Amino acid sequence: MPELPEVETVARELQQSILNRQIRNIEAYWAKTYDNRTDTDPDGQRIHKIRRLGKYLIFELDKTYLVIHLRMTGQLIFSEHPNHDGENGIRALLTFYDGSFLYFKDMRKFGRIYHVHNPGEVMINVGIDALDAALTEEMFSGILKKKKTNVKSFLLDQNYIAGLGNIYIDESLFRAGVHPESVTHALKDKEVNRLYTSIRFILQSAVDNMGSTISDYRDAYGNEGNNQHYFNVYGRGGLTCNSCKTEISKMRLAGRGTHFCSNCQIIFK
DNA sequence: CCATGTACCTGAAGGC
DNA sequence: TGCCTTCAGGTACATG
Repeated sequence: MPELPEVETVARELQQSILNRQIRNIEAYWAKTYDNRTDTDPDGQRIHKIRRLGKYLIFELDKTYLVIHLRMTGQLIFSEHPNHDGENGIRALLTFYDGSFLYFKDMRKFGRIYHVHNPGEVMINVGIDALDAALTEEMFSGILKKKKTNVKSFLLDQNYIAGLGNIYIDESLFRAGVHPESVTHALKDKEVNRLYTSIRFILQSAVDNMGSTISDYRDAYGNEGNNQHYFNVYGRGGLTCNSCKTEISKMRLAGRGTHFCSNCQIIFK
């Protein structure tokens, strides 16, 4: 599911719902889901702050941290009272002393909740967040032009710019008019500028629309996002381009289904 | 350094 | 109706 806009939506909602609640315990129903890298559980600690970096959520506790990655199908659902009876795919349950719950549902079991002394233990080489105000166009250009790879792979690599995934990369490249196979260091300043502003626009719009629900994504209250109604290329292979009526292409690039308009998006090599 | 493949998992969808 | 293959919002790791 979740790329930056979905994780940001969940982070904002949890900021409202679970801040300052005290953890009673955490139970894992799928052992790999909860990876405790300390010698104690977080029982008794309060959640002081919730942050997001890229696609990671970070809960700051009294002494330690919970670092959460939803991967493909992870959902973090808050409820004042247990109401998950009979629901499939619940892998972990965080219970608070006041009786409320946060449960982690994850059909494909790729998601992780890490309990660590320091987030850096599990967040290795995560680059600057794609919506960080400190990421200026100049910085973006500098990072991009050092690389010599196709721009899709570059944007997928969380070590450089963190938060973009398959959907929003395809949408950003379409908006920028840049072909996904373009080579990073071959992009001119004009295209770098268009890509930079497109990424910001696409991500911010998706945040405003509470993220995109293709199948699994739900926010912290179990609701679907609204942004999936505004895609121009993702999931539209074989349909006509909203801008020029050319048939949208779909190819495999960097191991991912990649959607683009061969007429609107120019290749730079 | 870069590209590609595999592994981790489950379920939905399409072809025959 | 089955069975088989492919695909899916991600990432780590291995191999040329």
